[in-house]
Amino acid sequence: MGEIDYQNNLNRAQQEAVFSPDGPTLIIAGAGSGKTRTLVYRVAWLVENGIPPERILLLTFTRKASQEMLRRVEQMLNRSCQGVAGGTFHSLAYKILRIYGATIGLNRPLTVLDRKDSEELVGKIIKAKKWDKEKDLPDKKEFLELLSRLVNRGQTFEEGLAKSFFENGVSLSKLKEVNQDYEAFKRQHGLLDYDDLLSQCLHLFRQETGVVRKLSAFYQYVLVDEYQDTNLLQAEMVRYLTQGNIMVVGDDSQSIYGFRGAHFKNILNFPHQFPGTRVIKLEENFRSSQPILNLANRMISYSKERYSKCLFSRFKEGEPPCCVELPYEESQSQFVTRQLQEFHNQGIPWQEMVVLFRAGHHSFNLEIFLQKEGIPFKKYGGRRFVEGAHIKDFLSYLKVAHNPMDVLAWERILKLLEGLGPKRAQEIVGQMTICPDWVSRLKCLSRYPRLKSQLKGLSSLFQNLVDQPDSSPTQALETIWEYYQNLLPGLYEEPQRRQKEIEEIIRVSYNYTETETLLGDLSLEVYEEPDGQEKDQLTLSTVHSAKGLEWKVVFIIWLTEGRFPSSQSMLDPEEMEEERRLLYVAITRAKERLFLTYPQSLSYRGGGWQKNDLCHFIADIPEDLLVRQGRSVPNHSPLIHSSYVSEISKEDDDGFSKGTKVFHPLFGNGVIQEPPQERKVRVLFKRYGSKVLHLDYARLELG
DNA sequence: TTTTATAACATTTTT
DNA sequence: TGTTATAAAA
Ligand SMILES: Nc1ncnc2c1ncn2[C@@H]1O[C@H](COP(=O)(O)OP(=O)(O)OP(=O)(O)O)[C@@H](O)[C@H]1O
Repeated sequence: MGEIDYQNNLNRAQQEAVFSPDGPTLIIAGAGSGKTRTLVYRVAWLVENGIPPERILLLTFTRKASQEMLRRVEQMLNRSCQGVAGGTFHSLAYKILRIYGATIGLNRPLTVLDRKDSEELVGKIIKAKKWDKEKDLPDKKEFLELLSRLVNRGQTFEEGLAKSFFENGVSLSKLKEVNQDYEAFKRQHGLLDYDDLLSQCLHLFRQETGVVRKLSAFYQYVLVDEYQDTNLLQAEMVRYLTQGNIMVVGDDSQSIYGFRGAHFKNILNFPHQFPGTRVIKLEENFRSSQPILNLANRMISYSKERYSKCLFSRFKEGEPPCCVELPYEESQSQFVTRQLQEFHNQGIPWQEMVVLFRAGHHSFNLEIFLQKEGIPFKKYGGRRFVEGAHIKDFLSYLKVAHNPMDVLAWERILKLLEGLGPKRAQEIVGQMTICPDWVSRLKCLSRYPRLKSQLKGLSSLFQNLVDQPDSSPTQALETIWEYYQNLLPGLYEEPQRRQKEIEEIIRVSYNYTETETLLGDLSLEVYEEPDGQEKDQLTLSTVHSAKGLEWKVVFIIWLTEGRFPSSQSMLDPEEMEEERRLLYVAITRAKERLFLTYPQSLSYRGGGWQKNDLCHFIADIPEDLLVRQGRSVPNHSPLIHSSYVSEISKEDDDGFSKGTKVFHPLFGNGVIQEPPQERKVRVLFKRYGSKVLHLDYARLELG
């Protein structure tokens, strides 16, 4: 077994943490202070001292994070640590509920609803109410957001909602009614949404002390990373899961998941919940240069909250961070692209650089520029490919085969057939749920003569699937694909891309022997969309998805009031504080170089065209901490100039006059039919016919 | 009455 | 880009 060199790889405080005696330990420390590394060494140390890996529970924010940590442990120990139970709270809860759920009435199969599934269900419930559409009920999205916030804080509607909410005309009774139906439907059909995973798991813990005893005795050591982003339910879960050897790690100034009920007070409360907690602070920063930390420290010091620490770097030297104002979004994209290329030419690989932004769609324009320049990139955050309609369709067949009572999946696949809408789908599914077995279900399908040929195809698909009950998930998916591939081209645009994504799902399924596990993981873990075999890639990411990671060079784009911070946070001071912490997280991802950029151009906002203002978190930062560059940057003047010229023509028709050839990334080549009116332009595409596009959303280029 | 085609519109963050 | 409100068609 390889000897681990603790002395040279950890400073004194870290060593103190790694060699902690049994009992509760809290490591609270700033960004880049080596918290994660400490946790990795702690796990290695435990295993080295003879603790069986499977009796260690490592809870992280994503499965990727825990896999990466365990990979490092394995490397250090030169042995496999497959046994360590690693993953997210949600995936752990799902595992526990599948084993013990029956004791609280949750019988298998248990299906996990992802966000889209939940939305669909709530949508159906609201529609079934047939209420006049007054404005006394939030739409399904807002409803679920609200509900999630409440559940994760352990609050009721009355407790959690401010008076003003109801004064705005929202009907409390309707909220409750929808919620009741939602809950009832889920329980009846064995469905669990994300929040249920936590709350039902807790319900189990509270009720079944035997289960708790068993689990907590089994997990000798429990470690939790990013504890500042846990909520009350998760904190309670931790209390049940451990008998006292618990180590949590986090940073109160990096708490960025308030919308999920997380609160940084949680980590500050930890010592109260576990009396006798050893508190260890790490003050030395190993990641960023001092100038970058100076900016981060100053920015967060303007906050109303007083966070617990200040960071000092061991790297004193470094380039100061730079704030670049650019005239238009295009200029911003061009600046970033150009700057990236420059660094790359200096020998910095793409994978050492990242572009960060507040919301997934903020990078659309940049993506076009990168594509044009042939810069390979991978995007994290924003829309996930498993939420695409075609993937949901495809998996619905598997869901039905696995759980014929999955009403939502049934309806989905029936609605794909021509001549079959929501109404009749619901009717057929109603029949289906009373059928006791597949024979009667298939017979039932053949009872609709008007849709005979279509339903016959579907029914023979299920015949095939049910005939081979022992087949692997992959085999089942391949059978389904044979059926679905005939449907796909008629359903959506871009069938080639969608086909690739489906093939990726099939590839993922190779690793699974159980359908239930496959489906669970697909809802609970982030799967990346397929891409070329490019190894060295630039990263584009939302700040949230960049948590815990680091790069040599960091760009943060769209630092304007309304985007970052998001306009939706402006009403609530607490949310605005979270935006500040979010920017703190973004800044502290950088090791050596940091660029903050924003386009000054007009944005459509609040019913009118407005000039962009620089994000107010950094507007007041003095020049010696953050160097300003205007649009007359000498190094890049030719660039700025060219985009400036093309933008000036934007005043009249943006260059999109009638007859102009244009290119759209989705629709390909086309010709302008009608020049822009109110930012909208009609284009005749060669392959897709006539379309009206919005210049601010459509990625239309002069071709 | 139900389904499909079309136009309009809005886009935070994640398990 | 994907959803949703509205109109046309089956
Ligand atoms: N004792 C050390 N000596 C040298 N480098 C270290 C040491 N500890 C950590 N590092 C390095 O510092 C960087 C940041 O460490 P790590 O990711 O563990 O910090 P963190 O506190 O978890 O950060 P964050 O709060 O952003 O998640 C990593 O590159 C890590 O390898």
